[in-house]
Amino acid sequence: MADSTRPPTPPGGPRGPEPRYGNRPTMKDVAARAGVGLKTVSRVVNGEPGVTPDTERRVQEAIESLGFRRNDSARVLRKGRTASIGLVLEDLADPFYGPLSRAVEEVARAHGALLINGSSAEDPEREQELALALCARRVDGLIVIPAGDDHRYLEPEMKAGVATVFVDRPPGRIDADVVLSDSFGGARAGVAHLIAHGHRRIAFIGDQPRIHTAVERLRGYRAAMEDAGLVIDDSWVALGSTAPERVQEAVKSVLAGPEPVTAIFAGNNRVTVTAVRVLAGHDQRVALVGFDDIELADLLGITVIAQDAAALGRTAAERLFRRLDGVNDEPAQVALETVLVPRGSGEIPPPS
Amino acid sequence: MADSTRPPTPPGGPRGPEPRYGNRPTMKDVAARAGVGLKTVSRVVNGEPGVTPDTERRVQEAIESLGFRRNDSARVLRKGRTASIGLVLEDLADPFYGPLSRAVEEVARAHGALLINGSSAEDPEREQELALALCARRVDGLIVIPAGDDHRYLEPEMKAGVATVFVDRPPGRIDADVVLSDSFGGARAGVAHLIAHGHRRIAFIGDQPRIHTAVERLRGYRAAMEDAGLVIDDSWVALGSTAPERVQEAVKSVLAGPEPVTAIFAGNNRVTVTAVRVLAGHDQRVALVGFDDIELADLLGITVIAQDAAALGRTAAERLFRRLDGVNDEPAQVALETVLVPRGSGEIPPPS
DNA sequence: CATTCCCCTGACAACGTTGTCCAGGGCCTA
DNA sequence: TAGGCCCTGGACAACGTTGTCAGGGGAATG
Repeated sequence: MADSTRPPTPPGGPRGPEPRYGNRPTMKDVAARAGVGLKTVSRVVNGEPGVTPDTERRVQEAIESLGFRRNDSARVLRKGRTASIGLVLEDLADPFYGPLSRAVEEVARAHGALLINGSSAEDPEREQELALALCARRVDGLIVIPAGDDHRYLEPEMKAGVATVFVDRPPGRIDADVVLSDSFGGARAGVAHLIAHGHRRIAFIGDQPRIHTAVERLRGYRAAMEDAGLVIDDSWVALGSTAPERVQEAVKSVLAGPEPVTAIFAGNNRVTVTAVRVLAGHDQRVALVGFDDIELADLLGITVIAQDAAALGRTAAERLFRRLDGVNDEPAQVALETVLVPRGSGEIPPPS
Repeated sequence: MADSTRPPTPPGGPRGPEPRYGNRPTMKDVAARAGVGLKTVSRVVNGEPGVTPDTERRVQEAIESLGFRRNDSARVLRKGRTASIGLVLEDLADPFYGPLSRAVEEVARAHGALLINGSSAEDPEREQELALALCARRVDGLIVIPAGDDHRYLEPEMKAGVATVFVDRPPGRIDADVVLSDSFGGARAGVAHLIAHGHRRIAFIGDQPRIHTAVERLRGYRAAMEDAGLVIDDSWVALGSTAPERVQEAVKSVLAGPEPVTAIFAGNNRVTVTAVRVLAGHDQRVALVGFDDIELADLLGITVIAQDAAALGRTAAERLFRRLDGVNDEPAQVALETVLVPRGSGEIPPPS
């Protein structure tokens, strides 16, 4: 049946892309089914006033029988807000970041927003890639745990209105909100604790010097030593990857030689864990204080400088939403206190 | 200059919503700046062929000077695919789910997709809310760690083309892919291990009976006991919340009375942690085997049935992407083996 | 009974992108 | 030199939703 009634294929007639969402029903379909207008469906879906109970019921029925679900992509496109925020962190599998992420999620949820998080794996390039991908998705705000030390790439985004807060480490080369733990003060207190228990030769084993917290903690260590008038031997300090093999080597190294250290300050949770393992196989008792608390550390008697990961996340998220709510003061830096938790390993005296 | 040339405000003239994205530049702006057509910009942005190097350079310059970033919402709307998958889990802060989520993320990344994950907090309603919110964002696929036991609410979504895989626990009342650990076999092996070391009175402390893995592990416990011809006293079995206080009470209860148990099987990582804490303060040595491995368990000498959380996540994600790539076989159930890791606590003999 | 007002509903454009098609110009071939 | 082809670039519609506005009908009021 060659019909001349069918429109003769419009001039620049697009056909649309292929896959579609398995042909999901749209508001238009719902409207047709319910015998109402498109906008009425929109009103029902969004709970807007001005719809007769009877009409609403018909629309609801159509929605259910078709299995309709609003397409948020279209909604976002139209409204300009995604009600979602992004979180770029280092590694979700790290027991430090899990609680932090969860805390952010809870705050987001309280504000009706969804959290999208991604792991940078401590790779600056991947951090940037992720952060920009989140911006392309038009997250309303961004929380970043920096892996890199240059965040100018975020400037256009921030100028375009993406609220941004940095956590755990400050941003590089830009001015922005940042929430962090007092790494310097915590490390200083931890090392002072060891000194107070009689130690004079204390090692510091930490993360790569590229990482701000690692540097700050080292600075705290140096300050505490200096406060006590102690001179640091370069061989006591090891900065680098926190991979178990390297840390193991570093611990063994500071314990070797004619004048081994009598105490170790571990720069973060991963270093602490490996250090504990090595020390467990060591014949001499060595004091240890670690930065970051660890599960079961109480049973193992590990003295730590505890920081509150959840509080970091919560504080950052609250700051972010304050900005999203229109508060527009100067970028500020918030430092959260750390707590020294003595459990035994930090109170071991040096061998007499 | 009152100009009559300006269109006299179109009849039903919409003004558009207010906030917008802080007035971000669009492809149209870039095109105007570069003096090219809209589609040419699109071509450059997407690396499509058919653009002169010179034109491309001009467009790139315009993009950079304007700080343009493609709006993925619009792209998604047009293309029908979001290149993102959703993961609904119980709690990101739980050290079991962190690695699982991370493994899923890596697989997604390898497929060029973004992962959006949310915590259900073990609340069925919240699980549904989250899963449906992800569907509204039109994730291409969904990985769910069930909190509830009825997932029929996902049927319309699956029919509409959302690939769905369940992990760690099977879905309720629908047929779908599922990847889980062998809870039954693992628990049975763990309890058999205790029996082999001479125990006859063994307690089981687990999660709520609403949760599939809890039931399976209990079943494994019963099977092992039956295999050995041992009769279980009801007072040895405690199922309920894994909140520390409750577990603490349960442990104390099975250790009290004239005929206390001599060994405990802990149903998951949280139970194990609390049990270890309680046993550390107990005067009698009590054997313990826990389901799930725990960080530092090696140092504490805790015998566990280890399951590989990362492998669970990886397997599920791979299955998901196979479906997204068009493979369309029957829903299947995959069970991953567990491993008994003897470390001391499970080898403690009963008091003679 | 006429008029006013309000409530409910629907038509329409626009959000920013991509797929399709067409136009124009340059180059090669006959 | 003319014809045809290929390559580049642009116009346009459409994805599914929401904001704006106008129209119709019923109730309330004069």
